[in-house]
Amino acid sequence: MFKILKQSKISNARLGVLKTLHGDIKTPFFMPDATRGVVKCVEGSGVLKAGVKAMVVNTLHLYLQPGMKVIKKAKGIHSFMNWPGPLLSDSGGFQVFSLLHNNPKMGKITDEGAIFKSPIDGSAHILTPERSIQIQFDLEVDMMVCLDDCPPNDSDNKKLSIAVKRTIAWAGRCKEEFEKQIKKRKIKEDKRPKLFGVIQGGMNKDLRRLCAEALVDIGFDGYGFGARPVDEKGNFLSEILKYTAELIPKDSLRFALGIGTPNDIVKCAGLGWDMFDCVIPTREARHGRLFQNLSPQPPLLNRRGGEKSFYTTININNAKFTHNKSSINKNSKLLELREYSLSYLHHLFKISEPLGWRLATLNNLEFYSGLMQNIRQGINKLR
RNA sequence: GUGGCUAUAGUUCAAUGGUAGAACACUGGAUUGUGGUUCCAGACACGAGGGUUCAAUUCCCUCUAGCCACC
Repeated sequence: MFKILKQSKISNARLGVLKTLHGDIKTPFFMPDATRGVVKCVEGSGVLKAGVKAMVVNTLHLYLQPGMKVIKKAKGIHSFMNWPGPLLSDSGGFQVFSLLHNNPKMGKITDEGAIFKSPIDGSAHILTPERSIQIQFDLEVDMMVCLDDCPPNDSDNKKLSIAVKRTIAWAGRCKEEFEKQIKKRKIKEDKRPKLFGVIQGGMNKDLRRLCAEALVDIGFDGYGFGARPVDEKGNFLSEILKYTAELIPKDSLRFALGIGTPNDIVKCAGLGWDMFDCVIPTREARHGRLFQNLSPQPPLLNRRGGEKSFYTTININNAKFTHNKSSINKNSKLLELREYSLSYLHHLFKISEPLGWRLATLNNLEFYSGLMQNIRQGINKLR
C-alpha cells in the first residue's frame, strides 16, 4: 500500500510511505542494484548499515544463474541472499534488449517474447511476459515490473510506436498472469506484491501519453519511466521525465528506472517521482569515484530545482591521494569509513584489493541514503 | 678463468640500414532499469665507446653488465 503523506503546493514533489511485507519505506527513496542477488562487493548487513532500505534484483540474471531451482529451494530470494528488507525485481526486459541491440546475433524480439542466447553458456531461452511474471513470483519479491520493449533512444517514431504497442500488449499479459499467479498461490489481498507497468515512447510525447493511458487502463500499483534517461551526449532528459510523471495518476507510485546522478534524482523528486534505482553509486565506486557532500546539510530542492552543486566527486586512483591521511568520510556512521584514510584506500585501489571496492561502495551508498533523506527533508519544508 | 647467448619504455618482450610497437605498470578521463576487475586518452625507451655508411637502435670491433655451459 502506498500512502501520500504530503503533496507540495508549489511543485509536484511529494512525501509518502510504501508498505511492503518486508517493511515500510519512506518515499522518495533510492534502491541500489543487486542485479545478481548481491550489491557487488558488499554483504547485506553492510548495505543496511549504509542506510539502504530496498534493493533491485534482476529477473533475467537470476533466472540464468543460479537458476530458479536453487532459489525455490532456498525459499525465495530474500532468504537466499539473506536480505531482510524490501526487494524489487526488474523484469529483464532492458537486459535482453540491450544484449540484442549490442549484438543482434544473440536473438530476436517477437510479439510472443524475447528469444535469446544466454551470454553465460550460449543456451537458448525465451522470455515471455508470462514467464517473466512467473519467475518474479518464484523470486518472492515485494515489487515486480512488467516485461517491456525498450528500444534505443534514437529510434524513429515507427520503431517507437511498435515498441509502445508491444509494451502495452505485454503489460496486459503480465497483469493477467499476475492475477493468475495470485489465485494459484492463494496470496491474500494484503500480501500481494506491487506490480509496475513501464511507460515507453522515447522522446515522443504522443506515444508516451498513449502508452501511459493504456497502462493506466489495465491498472497497476505504479508506473515506471522506460528508456535511458540521458541522450547520446549524456544530457539529462528533464522535459520528457516531467511530461511522463504528469501522465501517472497521483495516487500511484512513480518509478524512475535507472536514474541517476544525485542532481538528476533531485530534479526527478521535484517532478513527483517516488522511486529510483541506478548503477552509478556502486559501479562508479568500483571504478574509484567517491561521492562527497560539500556540507553536512546540502541545500536541496531550492527554486532552481537542485541545480546548485551540493556534492563533489573524487577519483581515489589519482596520485594526489597517495599521502592523504584524511578519513574516507569523517562524518560517516560507518566505523570503517571514519577510520580508514584516503591514502590507504588509494593503496587498496592500486593493488585491486576488494576491500577498496567495498569501502568505496559503502561510501557511495551512504552518500545516496543521505541524499534521499535530505530530499525528503527538503520536500517536507516546501509549501 | 674459457666459451656461448643477451642488452630496446618502470617491467616483460617485438620490429627495423632512413618516422621504434605491444602488454602490464604509470598519469588523467568516462560510466544513468549492471554482459563493466570495463571503456577512452596521454606520458615514457634503442647499455658505453669506436668503426663501416650519405645515413647505424640495426652491420663490425672493444668495453661493461647479466644469464647459461665448462673449468
